[in-house]
Amino acid sequence: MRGKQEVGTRDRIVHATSRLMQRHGYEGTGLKDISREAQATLGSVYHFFPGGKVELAVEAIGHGDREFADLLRGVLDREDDPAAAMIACARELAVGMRDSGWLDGCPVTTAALESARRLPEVREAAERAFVNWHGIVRDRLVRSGFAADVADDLAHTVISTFEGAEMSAQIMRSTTPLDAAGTHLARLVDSYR
Amino acid sequence: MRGKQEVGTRDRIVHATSRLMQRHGYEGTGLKDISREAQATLGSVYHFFPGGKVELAVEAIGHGDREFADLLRGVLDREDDPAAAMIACARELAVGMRDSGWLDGCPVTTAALESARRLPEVREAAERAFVNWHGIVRDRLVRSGFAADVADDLAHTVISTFEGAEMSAQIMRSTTPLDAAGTHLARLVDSYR
DNA sequence: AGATGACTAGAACGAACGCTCTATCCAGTA
DNA sequence: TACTGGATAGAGCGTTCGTTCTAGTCATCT
Repeated sequence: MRGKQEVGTRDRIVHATSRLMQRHGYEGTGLKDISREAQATLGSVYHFFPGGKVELAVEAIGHGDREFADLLRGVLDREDDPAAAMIACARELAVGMRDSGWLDGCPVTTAALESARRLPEVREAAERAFVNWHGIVRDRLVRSGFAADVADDLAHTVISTFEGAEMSAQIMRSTTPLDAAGTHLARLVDSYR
Repeated sequence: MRGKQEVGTRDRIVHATSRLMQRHGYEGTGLKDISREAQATLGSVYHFFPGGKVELAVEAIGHGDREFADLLRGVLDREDDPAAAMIACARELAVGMRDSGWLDGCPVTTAALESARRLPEVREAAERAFVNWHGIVRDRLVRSGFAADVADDLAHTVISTFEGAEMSAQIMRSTTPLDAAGTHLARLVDSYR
């Protein structure tokens, strides 16, 4: 099975859930919206995800985690200078944000924030994503010669600032916060050399 | 009217809406939750807010706007040195976050992110909040002698970083991101002097 | 005393929610 | 050909949603 269709039903469901929850959050995304968007029936959704909406959300956040991690790794590996990498990363985020009509922000936070209290599994999935991203940035800085503790702290601020700037950009419908974030993170990183 | 009760019904409703939407988002907050939390009946809610849930959300975001603006102004005015003010601000946010059991993040973003697309009025209210906060930080920096354009850019990153760090702290249940944000924003601000 | 208007109270509406259920389809195997 | 089990299909469950509506309370003013 599988293989007959270009993308399997299960993958289509996860992808649709991720995209919808990125835009409308956990509570704002209905299972019928998901099945429609994924071109699958409700029966299929519950066949693949017997845990229902919560299991679906955890899976979708994992998908968003991998998505952003790939973008992050791609940019960080492409640039030789870590400071230049900050600017390149901000620019990449700005382009994606503008091209989506200010719709697609962080694929994790929107769903995670509102359910952090009520659904521990969702919060934990989001935490895994943040830890993953932090590790990617930290390792990149260490590889560039930064001391371990400096790199660890810096990586926290890099992730925080990109997350916050993406949020600001989305709400203000402007790339200015992301542009500023790139410039300032580059300057900050450079100040430790 | 008013005055007989310590806090008027209308204010109790706005306050309850703000707190609930801060924790559960727009879609995750029901009008019955609000009326229960505010100790008011559904009739009272619609009496004061005939526009229903959307009008209520706009009002609640305005409330959160003023709340965070007060905190921001308070800390920035208390500290003489703008770099020290960054650290103090991060510390204040960290204390509030930890004391609420990692429940109370930014009073604006959770509700705004998920409804940015579907409810333009809600997004616009959130945008007003971001513009307001940005202006407070920028003016403070200008008063400390920073050039206007430098202060404007810096203020964007200050708001973005605090927002992102608060989000990270909430999801990771740790003040580490906020501590790092304070340290690095102080260093960044100092680097322009 | 009677009228007024701000405010409270909660029953009830249709729509949408997450989820369950049974029925059906269909490739692979014996 | 008959059987099996993964996958699809969608009607329908009970509940909750935002909202509307009518009735009632209670100071205040004429």
